[in-house]
Amino acid sequence: MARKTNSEQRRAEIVMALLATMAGHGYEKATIQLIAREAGLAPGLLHYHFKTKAEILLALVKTLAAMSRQRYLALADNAEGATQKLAAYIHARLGLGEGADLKAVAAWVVIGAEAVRQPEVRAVYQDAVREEMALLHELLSACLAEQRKSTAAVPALAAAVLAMMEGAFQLASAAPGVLPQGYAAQTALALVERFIAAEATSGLR
Amino acid sequence: MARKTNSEQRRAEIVMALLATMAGHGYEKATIQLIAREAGLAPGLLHYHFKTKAEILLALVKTLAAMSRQRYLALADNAEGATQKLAAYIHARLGLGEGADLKAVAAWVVIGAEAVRQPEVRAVYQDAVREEMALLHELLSACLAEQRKSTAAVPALAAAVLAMMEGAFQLASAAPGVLPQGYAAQTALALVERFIAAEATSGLR
Amino acid sequence: MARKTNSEQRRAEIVMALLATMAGHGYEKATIQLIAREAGLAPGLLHYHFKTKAEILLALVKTLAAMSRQRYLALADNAEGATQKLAAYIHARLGLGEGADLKAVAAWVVIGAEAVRQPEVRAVYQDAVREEMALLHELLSACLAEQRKSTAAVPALAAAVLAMMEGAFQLASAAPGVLPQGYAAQTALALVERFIAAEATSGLR
Amino acid sequence: MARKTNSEQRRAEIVMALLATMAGHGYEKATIQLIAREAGLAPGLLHYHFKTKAEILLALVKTLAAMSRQRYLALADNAEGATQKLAAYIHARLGLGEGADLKAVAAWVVIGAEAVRQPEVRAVYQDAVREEMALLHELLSACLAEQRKSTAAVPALAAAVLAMMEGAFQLASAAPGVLPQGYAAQTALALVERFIAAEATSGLR
DNA sequence: AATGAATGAGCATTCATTCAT
DNA sequence: AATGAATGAATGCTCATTCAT
Repeated sequence: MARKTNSEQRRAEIVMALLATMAGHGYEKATIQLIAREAGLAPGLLHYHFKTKAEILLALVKTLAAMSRQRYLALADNAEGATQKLAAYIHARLGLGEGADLKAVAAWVVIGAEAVRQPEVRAVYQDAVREEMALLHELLSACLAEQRKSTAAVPALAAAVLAMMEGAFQLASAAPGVLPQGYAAQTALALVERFIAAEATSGLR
Repeated sequence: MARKTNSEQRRAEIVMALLATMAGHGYEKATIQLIAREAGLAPGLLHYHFKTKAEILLALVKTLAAMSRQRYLALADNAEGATQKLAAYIHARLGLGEGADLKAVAAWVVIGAEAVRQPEVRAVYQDAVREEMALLHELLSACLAEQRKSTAAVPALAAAVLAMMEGAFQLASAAPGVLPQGYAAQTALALVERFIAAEATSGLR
Repeated sequence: MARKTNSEQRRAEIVMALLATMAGHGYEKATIQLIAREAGLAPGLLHYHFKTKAEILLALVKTLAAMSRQRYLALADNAEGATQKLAAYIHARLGLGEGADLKAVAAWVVIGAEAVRQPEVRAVYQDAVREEMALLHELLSACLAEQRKSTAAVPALAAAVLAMMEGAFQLASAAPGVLPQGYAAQTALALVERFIAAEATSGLR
Repeated sequence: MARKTNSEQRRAEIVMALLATMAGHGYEKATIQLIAREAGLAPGLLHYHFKTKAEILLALVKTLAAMSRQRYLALADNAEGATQKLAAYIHARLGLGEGADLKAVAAWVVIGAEAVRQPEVRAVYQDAVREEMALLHELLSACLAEQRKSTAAVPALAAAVLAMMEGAFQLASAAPGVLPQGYAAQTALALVERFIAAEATSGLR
């Protein structure tokens, strides 16, 4: 049997090394040398598996989006009903704290800033945002429908929840310790629940 | 005999040129050459007025914080009562759209990412966050007190509102057009108002 | 698979290129570009093998000290008796004239001036001076002991001889042709011999 | 009466400021800004009084040579006989220790290194060396003549003494504390005296 | 004479990318 | 696949010199 290539494995290692390096150094200062050291690989090897540094970044954005998705799916499995599913989602996103996550969150913040200037990063970042919006849309619509409320406010509400999440990542990374611990998930949930509770009942009959 | 100093004027020009450049290029790619061109100055002059590029960035963070403060104060003047003051605050922060502001918002997002890795930037960024938190704390406490509600949730609520604001900046800069237009201020206000309305009345009698 | 490292070889080449460049341009004007051209290497490569230019200078100081040591050892091999050993030492240091040596001497003078202001250079320069002093101390003590003379004057005498050597380097580099040719080794030896001859006999019996 | 220009005074201040700055920073790092600050003058003023920085250096070399000359003349006044005059000379050069002198000595060492690469500095440095040699020649010849000794060795002896002086400056500046304190003047004198004592009597009758 | 802002060439250093092995 | 040396363009920063006031 032919020797299996380990390219996929290597690519994943490199992407995770960028994640770790970027969390502490930002994107520009995450040099190929630094990433290679983090990954325990020779610098030249990175360009064997990826044509450019930017390509590694794009792969990382997709990986982070996928990781985020996985986390929700894992928690959503045990959730029943629309409200519980929404809670699972918010906890998946905002119930942070574990080691690897802190780095992922910091990297995500850095990616957000790169998206401001790099069209290619912006494109995949926006894909991730759209996907998130679609998911939130679905979850919130289900919640409102469950309570026979109007779904008119869903787009704005979804946007507000997404903003709260992104902002929480930003503040957790750049101003750690300034905000109260563990406020995020609970408060976000409370805000949404009270908003929904106060929403007018649906015109449908 | 001597020569009148124009340093303050020049420093301000340079800081605004960094703002404009950073909004489109990020911090690292906002080179001294680019900033100088934007300001219409010789590159060397930037280092005559600022020791390092990082120093210009710190000055910018302080300038943006001051600009933000001013904007709230201008709007708050016409506001009466705690609820109107809170609305004025949220509109000052999230009622964006005008030209200069878009750049300031993008620059702020980039600064947030730099704060992740540069301790000195982080320090001034955190000062700005703390100041914002204190202001929000005061505004929310007044709102709740006005309606004789418990103020126990104020810290978490303030953090959530701040996160929503930072996240809105992020999304507006990195994913323009993906989110509904003008959702931010109104939705944020609605979320807070409904949250407060549903809050338990204060134990005080 | 891997690639054989040639770092040691390259580092040595770079150090010798600094030596040659510094002899004619001084340290500050010995730019990385100039050194690279002298070595026939790309400028960037110098920073691949040395972190900073100052680091190349430190390596050069150590190299020159080692070269000096070697030269004495080669000459001392044929010397018999303390007096001949001392003569071998002084000739090793002051019997200059050959091509490579002129450059080494000029570089050493430049290094001496850099030691005035760069603490790290000063440290290694002082190490070299101490080593030289220890060697001179030993040689002079042996000479005096051989002739049953007091060794009380050895420290001052060693210092004077060392100063004469350093000064001869200085004058040979900065005022070539002003001083008589080939005076140095012979006169230094004569001064020391007559000093010893006139020294009081040791109190030991 | 017309207002007297203070140019000469200013020029002297600037030269002394270069002396002080160079002692601690070397020549290249003694920037116009730094020298101006040391002198308490505006940077632009330096180029009003001197066309280039190199011109200040040349003036300094001449000033130091003149200072050195003055010091000998002051001490020589009280000296009687050739031997005492020689002792006065050596003490004038090597009897260091006072504050201003340490800086002058360090600056002289730096100048010696600059003379290696700057032809114009080398020229005035060599003038100073020649003048010193002539003086030493005269003093040593007188000493030998006084004792009816051959003066054949004078050139080599003068060169050796000059080298010892320059080397003592170098070592005092770049390796302070490594050599015994106050060895220089005494040992130099002793070496010369014993050399002369052992010299053959003059063929003259 | 004096000031201090302005200029621009030159420097050490960084770094993505390439390439011979 | 893998290594690590090599390249060279780009960057922040320095600094002698100039100049308007």
